[in-house]
Order: sequence, then C-alpha cells, then structure tokens
Amino acid sequence: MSPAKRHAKVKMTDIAQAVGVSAMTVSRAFKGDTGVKPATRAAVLSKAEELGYVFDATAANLRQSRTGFVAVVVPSLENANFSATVRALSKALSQKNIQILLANTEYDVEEEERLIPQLLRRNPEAIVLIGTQHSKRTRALLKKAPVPVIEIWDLPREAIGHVVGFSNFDAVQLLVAHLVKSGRRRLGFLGGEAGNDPRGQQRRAGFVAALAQLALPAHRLVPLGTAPVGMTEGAAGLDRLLSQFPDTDGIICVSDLVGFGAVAQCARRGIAVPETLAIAGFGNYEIGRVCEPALTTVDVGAEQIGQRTAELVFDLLAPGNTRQGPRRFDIHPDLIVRRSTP
Amino acid sequence: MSPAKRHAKVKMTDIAQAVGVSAMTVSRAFKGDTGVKPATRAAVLSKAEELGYVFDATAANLRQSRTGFVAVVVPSLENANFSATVRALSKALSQKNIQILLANTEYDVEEEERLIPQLLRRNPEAIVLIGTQHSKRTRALLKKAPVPVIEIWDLPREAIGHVVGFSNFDAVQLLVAHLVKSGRRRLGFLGGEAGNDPRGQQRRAGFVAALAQLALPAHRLVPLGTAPVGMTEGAAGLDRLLSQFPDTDGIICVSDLVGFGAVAQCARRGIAVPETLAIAGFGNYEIGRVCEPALTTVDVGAEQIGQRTAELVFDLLAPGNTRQGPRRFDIHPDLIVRRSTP
DNA sequence: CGTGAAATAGTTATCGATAACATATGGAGG
DNA sequence: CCTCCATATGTTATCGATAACTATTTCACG
Repeated sequence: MSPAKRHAKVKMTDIAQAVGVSAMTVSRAFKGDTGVKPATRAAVLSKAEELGYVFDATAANLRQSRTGFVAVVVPSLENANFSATVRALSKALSQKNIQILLANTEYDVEEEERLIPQLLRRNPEAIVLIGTQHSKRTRALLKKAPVPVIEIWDLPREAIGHVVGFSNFDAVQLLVAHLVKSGRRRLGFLGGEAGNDPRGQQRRAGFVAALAQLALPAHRLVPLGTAPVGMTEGAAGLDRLLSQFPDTDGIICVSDLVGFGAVAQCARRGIAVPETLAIAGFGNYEIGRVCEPALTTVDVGAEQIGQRTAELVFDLLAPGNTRQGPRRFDIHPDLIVRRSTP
Repeated sequence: MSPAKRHAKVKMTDIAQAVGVSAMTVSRAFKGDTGVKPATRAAVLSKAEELGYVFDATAANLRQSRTGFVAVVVPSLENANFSATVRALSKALSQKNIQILLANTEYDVEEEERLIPQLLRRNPEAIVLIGTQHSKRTRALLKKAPVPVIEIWDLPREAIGHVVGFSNFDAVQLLVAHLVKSGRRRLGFLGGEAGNDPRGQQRRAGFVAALAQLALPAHRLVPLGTAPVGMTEGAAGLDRLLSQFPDTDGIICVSDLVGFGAVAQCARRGIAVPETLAIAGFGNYEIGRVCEPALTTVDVGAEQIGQRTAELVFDLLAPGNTRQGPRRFDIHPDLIVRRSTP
C-alpha cells in the first residue's frame, strides 16, 4: 500500500476549492454536457486528474436513486451456454457503463432464495434470472420488488415480470422430428432427472410428448443424476440406456456435453454412429462441432438471449419509458444437423 | 408492475415511527447484536416485514465507506478454467455476503483500461484481476487505487499488489519432462501466439526454455491465432504442425481444448495416439478426462485459486488487519498422466 | 446603449443509514 | 433508600454528489 493511499479521500469540494468554483460546477463538469464553460470544465478536469480524484458512485447513487447496475443470477457459470449469455449481456451492458452484480446459485433454489434479498438491497436497476423455477418466497419477493424482473432461458407459463427465452419443450421436438423423419423409431433420452434442472426436465417432457403424439413408445428414459451433468455422465448413461433397452436406435441427450460422452462411449464400444445408433445433443456447444462424428443439435441462441436481455434493460431504463406491461421475447431455436444422425 | 411498486419507498424512519422508537434503534435491531431489548427487536423486525421494508445498502455504504463488494475482472467467462475460479471465488465470498461486480475484458487490454475506472468508482473492497498483463495507465491507476489489488492466475515478476497464481512457465516443464522421460525428442507446441494471451505465451516460453535446457530443438511452434483458441483451432493446428514438421513425435498444447482438437484430428487422420504421436494438454478440463484417448495434462488448481483469493480477501477486510506488505500465494500445478502420452 | 433571454455559476436541502455522543431506565450493592 | 454502572434508547451530524432553485453574467438585437 503506497503512501498515496493513506491520503484523505479527494472529493468534489476539494476540486471546487482548488479551482475556485462551487462543487455544483464540478459535478456538472463531470457529467459532461450541461452548461459549463469549456474553459471551466477543462480546469476542473485537469485539477481532478492532478489531485487523483475518483468519482464516488455510491454517493451519486444514493442521491439519484439510480445505481447503474443489474443483478444477474445464474445457476452455474461452468455451463458454456450460460456463460455465453452472461458474456453477451455483460458486453452490451458495459457499453453503457452498466455493471453486473453476479450471483451464482449452483442450481440450488434455496441458495437463490438467500442471495436475491442480498442483491435487492443494493438497488439494482433490474434483476435478471437464468431460469424460471424459484421458491415460493423468492417469487413473492420478486413480485413485490421495485425493480424490473427478467427471467431468461425459458418461457414460463406464469412469469414474474419480463421474459427472454425459448421453449425447451418445443426445441426438443425439432430433434425428435428429425430423427423420426430419418426412420428411427426406438428413441431414448439421456438426462433431465426430476430435480434441480427445470430446463432439462422440460426437454425430457418435450421428448415424451413428441413421441406420444407420434404414437411411439417413450419409456427409454435414463436420468443421469443431479445437475450439472456432463460428459462423464453421458458416457455412463449410454451404457445404462443400452443395457436396459438394447434395441434403441436413436438417442437425444439433454446437452451436447452428454451427447459427446455418449458418442465417445460408442467409439469405445465399437457402436457405429449414426449407422447403428443416431445421437443428438442440445445447445450447440463447441464440443458438438468438433467431435467425431459431429453432433446434430439445437442452437438455442445463448448470445442472442443475452443481447436481447440487454436491449430490454436499456428499454426499461430509458428515461421516457412509459412502463407498459411485461414483455416477452420468444427466441426461436434452430436445428443443426450434423453427422451423428442420418 | 404491481400497484405496491408505486408506493413510496419504506425506510428505517418509517418503521421507527410505526413501532414508536427511533431510527437508530431500528438500525441496531437490523444489525443484530448490539444492545437492543429482544422485544423491541422483534417488534421492529415484524413491522419491517409487514411494511415490506428493504434495507438500502447504498446509504449504508456511503455512511460507512464500506461497500461489501469485490470487483472481478476476467478475460473471458467462456473459459471453463476461469469460470471455475470465479465460481469458487463467488461461492466463498457469498458466504460472507460479499457480492461480485463482474467485468469482462474479452482478452482486450484497452477494454480493461476502460472498465477498471468504472469499477473503482464504486468503491469495491478489493479488485481481483485474472491476468497480470495490463496497460501502463491501468497499472498506474491500480497502483494508486485505495483498494487492495489481487492479480491471479499468474506469477508476475512485478506485481501491483497481491498475487494468487502459479507459474505457467514452470508448469509446462512438467509436461516436457514427462514426454522426454518417455523417449520423445521431437516435440512441438500448439498455441501461445504473441498477442493477447500472456498465459499462453508463458507456456510457450516455458516449452522453449525446457527444450533448450535439454539441448533439444525447439522450433516446432505453431501459433493458432487470437485468444481464445479452442478445439477448432487445435484440429487445424495439428494439420499445420505435421505438414511443417512431419517427424514430430510429441505435442504439448496450450490447453486441453486445443489438445482435444488435435487428438480428434489424429483420429480422423488415422494417426495413433500415443504410439505415433504423444499429445498433452493443459488445464485439466473435463474434455481431457473424457476424450479418447484421455489427455495427459496439468491441473492448475483453478478452484483453489478462487478459494485462496477469497481467503485473502477475508484477511484483507478483517477489522484488525494490520496491513502488512503484499502477499503472494504460489499454487503448485499437478501433472496428470493419462493415455494420450506413453 | 438598453433590454431580456440564454448561458453560466452558486446555495441549500436531500438521498437513507449510522457513528458518535447524550440520555434515560433498571437493578445490584452498600 | 441512595449511588453507580450496565443496559437500552434517543439526538445530531455526517458520508459525497446532485436536484431544484436562485443569482449572476453574457450577448444578440432592437
């Protein structure tokens, strides 16, 4: 810690005094455009530089009751899809100098319940939640909260506020349709255990519903354990699925990570993909693009969700915003066909 | 927006009035431990609940000049190693209700220079930076900043403040030693182009130095482009390396992602790994554990870095802290041998 | 030149919680 | 029954920037 750090904090009044103006003028000079003579502004800014002044956002925030940050609640950062969303969101927000207050729930609804009040105390301008499954208390808290709530990555029947997401349920149907069209009939699903990954469950529900509609059997379901499930679980899951249902001719996985685990396990076991077994993933992760054979998957537009969310935030914070009702953006996932399915 | 949201904000004085005590008593009741009669505290808390009171951290922060958040600057969140660190850090900090203010530089030193002043204005209690390469202005700014600076993920010769990291330079030597011990002599390196990934460059430098020390040729270097480089670049890089240096018998990759790309490409080209070509990765990503053959790699203790950083932050913020000099934690990476090397 | 609107600058009060200090109440001990 | 100290609570001023208002200067134009 250098000696400079021990100096008393420099504030606007110090600059004001040094330059010979009032604190208000300094404040105006910093904000940029209001009526301050260019010469005065220059003097203020140079003196500020000289004194090593650092603007105190806390004080400004209190006075203005605007904080300029957005709270973001994620189930996990290690999921490349979620981090892509956060990245896109962060990038867009930082353009307008809005900061992100990050909270990580580890897929735990109770942890979320504990964290959200902590975030709300800081008066974020909006709160963005990946996921739409919350505890009763959390929902009640957010409903009353004096900030816009944006749930993303899903399309809940009953949203708390705004929504930017897609239907996991529908997205899986793209994959089912594709596999069925290419002649597969005995389809299995890896992932989506009842529990802490609502998106995974929805994908499974979508799978079951799609098969039911086609009058195909939908009993080949293998849960993989507690989220997050990854490549390791995919490999183990494939073995489990095939030992229970050896005649399976197509598998849809809850994510590309699981899909890759399954494909890799097939390679080890000498099962031909896609000839003997077609395998599809979900989420368009990099691994699905690179593995052998490359995975058919669904691109859910992770970046797009982040981008759109940022735009929504800008909209909500726009000065003239006549708070209309809650908004709902439906992102449409794209089917990406690759070599792992015929 | 529910009607409740239009209500004027409830503050401590409102509760005080409703309960018939002073604002100070309400404040004390919330803090928990100071001398407040249990009955009074109960009355205050229940009234607060009833009125839907939300504590305003901004005001408290201003008064106390403590904000309770830590700024975290990352080059990228999509790197699983970095997000593991952030996750561990976030998890530990949230235990003590310290929030994370996140900033993403996208591996861009100028973006970092733009973002850090924004963060400093918010009076974080500490600023954590992944990486030790900063612009001159950034360094100067951080040196003067009235908050502890913690650089992580590297061991810089000249740190700004505290350090929690490991030597990328040394870590690679573990891999070189391992490959050489198993008889490989014509080693190549994929990654670490001069540019925006200083950690990658250090790994390459470590590779060159290790070979030089063993009097082995160290010219088989293939840059992959601008960070972040991943699986795709690994596959392309392998082709490039083998076309330039067909006799290569061992490759060290700047990350497991690149390593996987290389291994996958070998599978496509029918090159036997590790018999013909040994391949090692870096970072102990999940992919390296699951791919075929599994990758020999170096575990750099990403979570451990986050954990340690949190502990350091706690230490620095401890009330009785007699600010000693800067601290330096050297994390020791571990070699993990798997099937991709003999 | 004089006048008034625009441009520039200053004053005062405020955002909401709390540190620091001041005061009231209760009960133990003499 | 009174002193004294611990416990419980109240008062006042403050953190630093800025909204809202007021005051002054500038200058275009008649």
